Amino acid sequence: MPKDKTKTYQRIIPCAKKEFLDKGFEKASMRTIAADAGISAAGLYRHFKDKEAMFEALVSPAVNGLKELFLLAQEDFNKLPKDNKQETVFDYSSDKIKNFIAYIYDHFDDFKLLITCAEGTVFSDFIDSLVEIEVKYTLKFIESTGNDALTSGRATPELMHIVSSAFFSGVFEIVVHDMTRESADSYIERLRRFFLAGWNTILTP
Amino acid sequence: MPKDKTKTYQRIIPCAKKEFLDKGFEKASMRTIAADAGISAAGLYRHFKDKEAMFEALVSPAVNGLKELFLLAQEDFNKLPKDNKQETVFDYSSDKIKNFIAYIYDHFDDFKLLITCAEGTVFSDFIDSLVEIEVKYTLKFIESTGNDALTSGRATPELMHIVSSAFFSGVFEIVVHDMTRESADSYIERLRRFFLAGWNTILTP
Amino acid sequence: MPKDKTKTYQRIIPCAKKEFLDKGFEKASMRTIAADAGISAAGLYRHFKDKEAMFEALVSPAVNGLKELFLLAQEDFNKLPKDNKQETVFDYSSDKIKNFIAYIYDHFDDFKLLITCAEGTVFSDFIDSLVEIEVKYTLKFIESTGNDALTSGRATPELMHIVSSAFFSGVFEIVVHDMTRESADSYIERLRRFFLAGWNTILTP
Amino acid sequence: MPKDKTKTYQRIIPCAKKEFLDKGFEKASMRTIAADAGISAAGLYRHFKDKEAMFEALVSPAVNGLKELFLLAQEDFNKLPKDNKQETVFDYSSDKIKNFIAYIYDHFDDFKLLITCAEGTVFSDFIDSLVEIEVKYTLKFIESTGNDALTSGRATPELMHIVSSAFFSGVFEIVVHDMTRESADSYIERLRRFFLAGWNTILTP
DNA sequence: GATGAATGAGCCTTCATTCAT
DNA sequence: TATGAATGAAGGCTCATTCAT
Repeated sequence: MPKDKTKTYQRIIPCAKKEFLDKGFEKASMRTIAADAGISAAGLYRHFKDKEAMFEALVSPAVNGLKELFLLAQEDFNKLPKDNKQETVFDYSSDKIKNFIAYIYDHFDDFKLLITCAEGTVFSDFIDSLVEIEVKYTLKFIESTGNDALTSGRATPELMHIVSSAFFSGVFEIVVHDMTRESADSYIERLRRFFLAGWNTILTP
Repeated sequence: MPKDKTKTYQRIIPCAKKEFLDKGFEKASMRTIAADAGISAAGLYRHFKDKEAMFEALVSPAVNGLKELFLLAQEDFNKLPKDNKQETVFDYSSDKIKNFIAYIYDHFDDFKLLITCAEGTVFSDFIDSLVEIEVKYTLKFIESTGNDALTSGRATPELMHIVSSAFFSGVFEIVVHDMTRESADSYIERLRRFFLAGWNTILTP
Repeated sequence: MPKDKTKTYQRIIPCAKKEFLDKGFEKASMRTIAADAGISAAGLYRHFKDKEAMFEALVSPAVNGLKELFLLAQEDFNKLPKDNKQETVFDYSSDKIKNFIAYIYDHFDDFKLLITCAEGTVFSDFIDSLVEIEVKYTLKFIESTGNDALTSGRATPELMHIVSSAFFSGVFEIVVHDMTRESADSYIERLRRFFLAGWNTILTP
Repeated sequence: MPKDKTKTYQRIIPCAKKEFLDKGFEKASMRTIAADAGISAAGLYRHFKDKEAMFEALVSPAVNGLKELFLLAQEDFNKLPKDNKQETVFDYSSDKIKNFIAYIYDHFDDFKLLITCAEGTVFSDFIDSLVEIEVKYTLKFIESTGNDALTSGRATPELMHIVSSAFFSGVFEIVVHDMTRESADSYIERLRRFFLAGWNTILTP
């Protein structure tokens, strides 16, 4: 199962992307992909173990890359001395979010696939997996700063989950709606401030 | 195609709900629904033109009801004299949102179906359709108040779309996660404040 | 899933038999059966849950009938007072074996299918299942007569299994080789005497 | 197509045996064999024309060896002066049968393959081919001794076929059931006596 | 000797739907 | 109203085999 080199493999990739994008994972047809790539359906299986593996090949580099980026940033942020945590929570730190968006634009098609066509695959809960990471680190962060949001009941894991989920959904709208990079920068900045203000309603008594 | 009270029809409805909830629209099986309802698969077609029509029968009352409620509220809100618009934007007006949530809980199962099982149907963009309404009215509202958010570039239709989308996604998490009514009230209130604060970053210079 | 009546069903049966007979269970093709029967492949599944169920429909009446006959005969034989058990062991009692053979000829095709084409189905161990019944009852019989074959080591379950297996294989050769009923009667009688003599080498010290 | 001692060839053989033993001829996978042997599927075809040829390479030495042994023994036996044929028929001569069993144990795996995994190959009738040889020589033998079994109708080629078939099935149960050499000796001796007695019911008026 | 690639035929099964009854 | 029967299309996938390199 070669990951590259083959001309055929290179030809399959865009055909697979197209088909998954058109129909979503479940309704995408291996036969159609094969036909588009000019090979037999069986030929596909020389390059990918099965349909899911094919989808994975398309999106997992982007998924892993983004997750790694995200995790590292969270870790870095958490290591800062308390006083340097100028921004309330990580995701709303301007620097970090810019890297995040940049990564998305570097793999735009992959994220389009991931966000809009992954139902039926292990990736269907991608956003949720980001949310979980975020919530985990945010809880840590709140505790470490001694903020009373949790003890006072202003914040609960569930609310944080909802808010985080809303935020990431918001972010990935740039993908859903094919925003240009330029527009995205400006909108994301607004979104950032928006959620920052929101978080302050939670974090400040 | 009788939409009415046939005993059979009444028996089909819950079976269909169950199947769609279990498997989602596309993977739901007409045969299974029929079997559960104690009739033949063909019998289903006396009551519903096709699978999609069946799904529609389940969710469209709730969809229409909520949209109507939403639209009327927006209209009402817009008719207020400028000075009485105490809240920044409709959705974050405490009263209105309470009605909205109440309606959801009055048709909880239907919204569960709509939110989690509609991929592949015309209803898959339900949240988006709410968002569009909201954006339309919010634009009107901003213009009518003379706020400079739009002219200054702090707000654009696209940002508003993103934010609104995030908000409604947040709201419908109560359905996705089967929150109790009680929990929901508290979380929604937090969410409301959260977004209210966010909107203020847009609406105030 | 109607077991009869339908004209189509009646048309499928011989086509299925033919295909299974030609190619054996595993290589038999549902498509071919359907085509022969003049219906679509999908149509088959209206009448049989799956390929295995189809095979079962063909052979299980015969299987059950023969097993029942066999079991009842064994039970009857076992109930006889010791002194009336003139023959050494059941299978070699002339009466019983004749019924057995008669039953086979009454369902000759079914047993042909069963013996020659059942690899890959639950029926692949049909002969073995007869052997097991036989061995069980023969053990009982030997014990009940006080014969010392077992205690002396002249007979062991394993030898009995081998011998019994050889016997039934011998019997079903009439099916494998399409013997006429007439020939079979004579051959089976010889076989019977043959094994009777053999058993005597085991049962008499 | 080198039949010889290539290292690769030597590596393939046990892998092929394993796969055929596990799944039977038809369900065995060339790919799996190749993978086990550490080569590509295509590589197999340097060494064997096709799947069947591969199977043949595994079993035909044993098959030929046993057949040769068997034929020679039959010939030898037939050359004896009438009076020296102390045993009724060949197979039940203690000496010969011991050689036969010894040969089987010297190539146990090969016979396991042959007996339990040959469906779908030309070897599926291996036992039958032994039976045919046996019947041919037994007929010769009976005629040469002037025994009236044939003319009286007590023996016919078909009965002899059945009986012989039953016998060999019995013999090869030692392979099917993985009997130890020790157990086999004792069971085969019993089986021999069993069939000897049986034959006497045919050969003696 | 060996391989990666490719193939074509085939597998069983499921589906929503239609239609005569 | 309801149904049993039937359908065509499609589904993903596996297989032994071939062939250029």
